[in-house]
Amino acid sequence: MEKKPFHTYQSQSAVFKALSHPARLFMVEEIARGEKCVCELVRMLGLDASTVSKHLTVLRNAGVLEDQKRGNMVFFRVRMECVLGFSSCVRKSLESQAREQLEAVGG
Amino acid sequence: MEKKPFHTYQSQSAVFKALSHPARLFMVEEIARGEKCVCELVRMLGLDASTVSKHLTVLRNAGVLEDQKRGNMVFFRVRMECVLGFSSCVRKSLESQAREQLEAVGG
DNA sequence: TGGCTATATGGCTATATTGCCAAAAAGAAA
DNA sequence: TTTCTTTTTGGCAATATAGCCATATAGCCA
Repeated sequence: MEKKPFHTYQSQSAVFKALSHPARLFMVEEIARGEKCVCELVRMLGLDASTVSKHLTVLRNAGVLEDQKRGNMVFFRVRMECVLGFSSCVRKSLESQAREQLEAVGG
Repeated sequence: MEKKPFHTYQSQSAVFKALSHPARLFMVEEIARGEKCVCELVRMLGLDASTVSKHLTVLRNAGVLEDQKRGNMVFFRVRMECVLGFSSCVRKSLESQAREQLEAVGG
C-alpha cells in the first residue's frame, strides 16, 4: 500500500480548509460565474473589506483562486477549476441523505 | 447571497471543514480502501483514542462517513462516495501549480 | 460476577480562526 | 499637489478547534 507522505495531506487539507467557510464557498461560486473584484464581493457579502480581503488571501494561498491587479482594483479568478464540481457533489449527497432521513422518520 | 440560501453554504462548508484536517483526510482515504474500526485508525495515526473518536464524529456529522456497531467495535465506511474524487483533483492541481512555479523560477 | 477491550464524553489548555477597526499602500481623479 | 477609492496589513477580542487525560459506557469472555 503506497502510503502518501504527511505533507501531502497537509497541502491537500489546506484546500479543503479554504473551502470550509460559507463566505469563502460563496465567493468561489460567484467568481466561477466570472471574475470579480474585491469591492464587488464586499458589496455582495456585506462584510468588512478587510475581512473579505483576508478570506481571498486564504483562497489564493491554497491555490484555489488567482488574482490580477488592474488599475487600483484586484480581480480574482478560479485557478483550481476542478473544485467547481465539489459543490454539486456535496449538495446532491446532502439532499439524498436528507431524503433518507425523511423516509427513516416515516415521511 | 441570494442565489442560494445561506444554510446551503453552511452545510456544504461543513463537509469541507470535515475534510480540512490532515488526520481526517488520512482517515477518509484509509476507510475508502475498506471499512475500519476506531481502534485500527488509532493504531495507524498514533493519536489518542478520544481524539480519533472526535475526528470521526466530525466526519459522520458532516455526512462523509457512516458507522456501524458490531460487537464492541464501531466500523466506519464512506457514505459520501463522491468526495473520494476530490483528493486526486486537488493533488493534480497542486502538482501542476508546483510545476508552473518551478518554470517561473527557471527550472 | 469481575476483568478486559473498544468507544464515547467531559474537562482542560494551547492554538487557530473570524470579524471588526485603524491605518498604510497604491492608483485614479480633481 | 490633494482627495478619493481600492486593497492590504496589524491589532484586538470573541469564538472555535485540537489534543490530552480522566472517566463513563458498552460488549466480550472467563
